[in-house]
Amino acid sequence: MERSPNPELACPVAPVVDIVFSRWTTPILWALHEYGRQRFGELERLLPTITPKVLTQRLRQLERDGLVARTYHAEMPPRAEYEITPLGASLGPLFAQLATWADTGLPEVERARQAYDSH
Amino acid sequence: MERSPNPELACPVAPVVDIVFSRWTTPILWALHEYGRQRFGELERLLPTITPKVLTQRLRQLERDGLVARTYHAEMPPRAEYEITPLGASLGPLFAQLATWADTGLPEVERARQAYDSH
DNA sequence: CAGTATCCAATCCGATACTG
DNA sequence: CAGTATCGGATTGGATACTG
Repeated sequence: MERSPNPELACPVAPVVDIVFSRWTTPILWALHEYGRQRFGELERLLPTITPKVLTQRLRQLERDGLVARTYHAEMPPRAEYEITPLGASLGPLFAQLATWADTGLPEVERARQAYDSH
Repeated sequence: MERSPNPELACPVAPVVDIVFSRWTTPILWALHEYGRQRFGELERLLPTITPKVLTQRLRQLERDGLVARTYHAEMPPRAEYEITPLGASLGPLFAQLATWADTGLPEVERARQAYDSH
């Protein structure tokens, strides 16, 4: 059994992190999963602190990675709709387990931080 | 049933992401989980591209969050050892599921990217 | 050995203004 | 409406050198 010299590459989690857990991606995926197909402006309202520039960047990345699908209607005014793809939806159980861990894990992290900071 | 106006905050995944999936944290946790307790220099060798400054930063953060434990021996030369805590180890099943998703998900992402880039 | 200190480059990100 | 263009500040991260 040979050991890889580089767990950064060997770590099977690392490549997924870049795709799924970069900034803003989980709130966007969550919003599309919870509330269904949304227009650009609706997403802006659902994520009040994101700017249109960053929202566009993240949506393009998610679209390129196949997690979100964009449909554009060249009407006047124009209409763009975003929805989660089957591949994106396949992350559902993962997110659910993450939320489950958060129930007990986050309070423990909070306690650890307070213990650490008081020294 | 009231809807939260801000999925960034409502998204139960978001708070965990900051703790567990910030840069370098998963390779570090993975290394400690796979190879057990490691000294600072051993971790440096396992993660060849990380610099000591950044490794220290991430280890301090993980220690503060209670995911990693540090034991320091003031010998000459000094010795510092890092190991995963029970809380850190409780992420194991999550990482496993993440790795499972990667098996089928990453190739699909790759195909989606090639399709996207060819337009 | 196990870090710190310092400097610098790249990136990100928000604010703002503008367009088809 | 659904973005794009531009600018500037802040954060991050690598390279390098140094210390108890």
